[in-house]
Amino acid sequence: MTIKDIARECGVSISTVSRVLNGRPDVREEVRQRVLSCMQRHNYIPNNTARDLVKTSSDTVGLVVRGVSNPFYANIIKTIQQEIDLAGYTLVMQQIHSGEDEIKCGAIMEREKKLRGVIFLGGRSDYTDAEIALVNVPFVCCSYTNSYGNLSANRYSSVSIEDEETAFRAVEALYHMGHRRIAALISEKDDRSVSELRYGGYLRALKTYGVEQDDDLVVCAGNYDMPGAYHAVRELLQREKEFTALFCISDSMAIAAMRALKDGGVSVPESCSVFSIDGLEMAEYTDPRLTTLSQPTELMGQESVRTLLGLIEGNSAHKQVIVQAALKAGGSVRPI
Amino acid sequence: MTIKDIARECGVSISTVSRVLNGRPDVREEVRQRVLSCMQRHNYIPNNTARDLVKTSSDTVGLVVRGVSNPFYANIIKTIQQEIDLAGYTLVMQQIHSGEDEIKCGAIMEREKKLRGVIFLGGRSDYTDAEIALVNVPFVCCSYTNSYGNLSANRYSSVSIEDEETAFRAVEALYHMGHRRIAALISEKDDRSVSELRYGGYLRALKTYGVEQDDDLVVCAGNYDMPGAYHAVRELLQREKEFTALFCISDSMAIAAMRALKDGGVSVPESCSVFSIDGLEMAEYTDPRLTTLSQPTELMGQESVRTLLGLIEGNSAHKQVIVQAALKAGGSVRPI
DNA sequence: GTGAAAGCGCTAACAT
DNA sequence: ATGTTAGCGCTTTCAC
Repeated sequence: MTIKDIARECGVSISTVSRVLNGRPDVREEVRQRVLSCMQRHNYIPNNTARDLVKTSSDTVGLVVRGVSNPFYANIIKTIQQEIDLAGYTLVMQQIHSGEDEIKCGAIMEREKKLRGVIFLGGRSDYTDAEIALVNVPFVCCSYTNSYGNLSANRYSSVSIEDEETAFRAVEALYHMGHRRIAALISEKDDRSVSELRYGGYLRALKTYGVEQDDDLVVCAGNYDMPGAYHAVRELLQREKEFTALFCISDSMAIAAMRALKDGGVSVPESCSVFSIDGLEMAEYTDPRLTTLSQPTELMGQESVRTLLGLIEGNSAHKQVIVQAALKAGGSVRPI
Repeated sequence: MTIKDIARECGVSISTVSRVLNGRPDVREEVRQRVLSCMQRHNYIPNNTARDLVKTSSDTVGLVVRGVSNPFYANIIKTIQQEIDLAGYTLVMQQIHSGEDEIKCGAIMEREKKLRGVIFLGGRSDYTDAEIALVNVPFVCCSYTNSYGNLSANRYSSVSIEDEETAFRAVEALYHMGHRRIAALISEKDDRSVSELRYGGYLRALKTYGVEQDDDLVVCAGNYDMPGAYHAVRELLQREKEFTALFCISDSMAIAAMRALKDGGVSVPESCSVFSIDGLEMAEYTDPRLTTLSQPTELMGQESVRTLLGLIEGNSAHKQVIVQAALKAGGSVRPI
């Protein structure tokens, strides 16, 4: 069933059907009804692929989400969707696997859907100028920024917390509560990503407060998932090094860490405090509740859209928006 | 940058560029290199929209996932992707919000991408014949089946656990452990979905074992999320009715329920056992670990693909595959 | 081996 | 108010 079939059956031209399809006023009511009912009868579905092809512009914004079903993104996505709707634009979302290249995906969508802009949710922090040249419309990086790339500040936009500083604050808080032997659960020391940034904050906090850094208190899970975190912490316990607190680079890793600690006979927070970063919904339901520096997901979604639309509508320049993580106090830490 | 631009710049025809693009052998090597380097230089990205439009067939299968970032789907999606790759097909995934219509989405994709088949992950259980007529290629429902619809068994395929029976088994297990006052946390009693099915199994188990059903022990959260489940259980506690076990229709609700119980001064499993269904990864990290009847996600992904390909390749008929949930024993239940 | 031409389903001038 | 025509970017016969 194509527009042609409908036209033939209704005894009108393709253009007339197209007009009906697009709700144009210049069609006789009688004809409109005839066409409409014919479409209904045949379950006609217009081919967006063809529409996109011929269209030269749109009011569409793309959202490329890296990492399938990451619970941390759920609320950001919801907010972005709402804000885009509110602004009268249309959102098309594309999820890609962690292995895929978000820039390329954005570039493809830009051409195919005639996007006005793109929001990248989760992505690499080391773009080069050559790479982003692929995308010819404004874009903003949400939840990460170009920490390891060589992009100049006036070439891209982003909305994110300061990972290094946030980690610093978490470890600092542990210090102020009397902790001196503070272990760290990270993904990798130099993954050029959030793990490295937050690990950097951990190191700086120790240094700032004159706490001797002990490599035996740092465990690398090698990834960001829960089984990895669990095993890493079990291994940490094997080392039989004393520590009174564990700083985790993410909530999901912290949840697995708490389980590993308990399985290893270490009670939280009595024998070990656990402090992390993110603010996952799930962290409010663990026992004990997780103490975490929570990312303001709603604000991040709003700022991302606001920044992108400012860029699209030409009334603002590139900027890197920094938002503040807020303490969500659970029961996983205690002063000693 | 279009194929035309490349052709002009290389001094060849569009057809030749198209041949290079599609890796055809009938292009002089020298020309191929020239075209290839020209594409590279200009960051040329072929327009899939245009390719799809002209193409009459494909080896593509669609995956429509209902509910953005549902952690339960993560492993199923991964498995489906792998199996489709293995079979030499291509997978295109589309996530839709719970409010959207998956059948329509599948129908659109079918036409635009010339799909050979569709897998629906999560969806309504009440399709009608008229509805599914929209989709003209084979499809299989993964993780749900047509419990409330009027589809005849030879018109659709599905892969799912038996929700009613699984709930029955969970409640039966609690009964055998000595529990008689068994509460239930559900979404709604008649949502024509998984909540109603599992609630039915709960009721049947009580009846089978001659346990008097008490409506005061049933709480409806109204939705499937954690805040809803948490408040529902807090409300249950307010009723001051005695119960020694709580059956939850999903793991995520059970996790919130455990938190609510503890906050209400009820320890799990000492004062109340908690039993649920799903097998979320997170359920292995709670304290206590959740005892649940786990859906075999890997098998479900495999069976979905196997069934779909059987349908596509014409060597098998529609079937409703039933898979068994397996007990994952945590520490959230105890005999009394 | 390469090019010319038709056409995928649709929109958007431009006529009438 | 409606039809005719060109063309979006690409693939695919069919010639040469």
